[in-house]
Amino acid sequence: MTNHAFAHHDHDKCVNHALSTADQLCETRNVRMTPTRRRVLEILLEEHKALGAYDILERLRTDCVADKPPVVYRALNFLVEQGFVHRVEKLNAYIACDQPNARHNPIFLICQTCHHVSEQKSDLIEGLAPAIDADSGFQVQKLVFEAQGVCPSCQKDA
Amino acid sequence: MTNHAFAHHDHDKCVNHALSTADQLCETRNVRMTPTRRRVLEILLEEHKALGAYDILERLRTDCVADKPPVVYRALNFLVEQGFVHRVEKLNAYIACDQPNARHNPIFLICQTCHHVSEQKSDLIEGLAPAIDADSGFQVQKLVFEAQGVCPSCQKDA
DNA sequence: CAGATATGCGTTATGTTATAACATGTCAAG
DNA sequence: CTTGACATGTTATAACATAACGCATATCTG
Repeated sequence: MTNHAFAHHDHDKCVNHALSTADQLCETRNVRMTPTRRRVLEILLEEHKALGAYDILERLRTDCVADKPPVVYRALNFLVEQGFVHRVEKLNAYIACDQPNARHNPIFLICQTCHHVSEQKSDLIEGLAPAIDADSGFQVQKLVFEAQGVCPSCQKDA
Repeated sequence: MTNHAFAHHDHDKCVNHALSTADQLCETRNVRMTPTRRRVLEILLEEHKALGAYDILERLRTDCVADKPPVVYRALNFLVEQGFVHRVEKLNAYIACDQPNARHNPIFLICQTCHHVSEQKSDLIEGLAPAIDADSGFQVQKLVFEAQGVCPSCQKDA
């Protein structure tokens, strides 16, 4: 498992890098990174946390961009399909992906205190889909793995 | 991992057994198994699949039991707290637990074709919470693990 | 047993998340 | 330069969930 869970980083750089990576991937894949889609991704990258669809909608509103629910849901569906954004099931929320290059099964660590969500990787999980298939014959297409608890920082504060 | 995924079983027996187990556990724990709570559990056991809160509500309605949303949500919250029912996050739905005796982290295999949900156990998962804690310092309180895909039976039909 | 306290229930109203359906616009390929 | 595919804009509504308040019932305690 990687260990960047609750560490700091250069945020501007991270946003711009992720945006241009997404642009490139769209070109490669022959799909369109439209202004609305890009703006939604940018919002998620800037916030760097899990946002509800209606939170995003509100930010679009201040941009004077179209502000009806289907607008944001369509953009989110696209971004999730392309792997640029993940949906956090436990929160009914969306979060920009750390590593949009590689298709992977994310693990989310959701802090109940500060509401931060950290994306983790684990080889253990990547091996699990085949294991389930081998054992029970169930053909896994998508894994959801989310842990709720208290992050290191909030444990200290307590 | 256990292997009863999509097998048959004696359903009446399974319902009655689960209900009386729940009754006993409530007595032991000094909490109340009220008629509404018991009826909701019974509905979930009988259906033996994941039901939305409003599906349950509808069944209560035909019983001439109170039929407002808070009634069913309160019952579900109780049943989930006691471990008699699990919430399936991916589906916003609820399903009766196979093994209400033992507190555990369930894995759900959700078939996209027939919509059956199968509860699995895995030692792998039980060991994961401590592993996450050891690795990243994140203190896990609840794990959500759900796999979407195609069950063996639906693979054959395809 | 009376009164106090805690727990659960019934109901109204509303909040939150998500999609169906259909009309309009845009762009690139033939 | 038009046709077809993809994307957007909008209305309306579906689906999921909870806040808040008053009443009922159970249990505890003196």
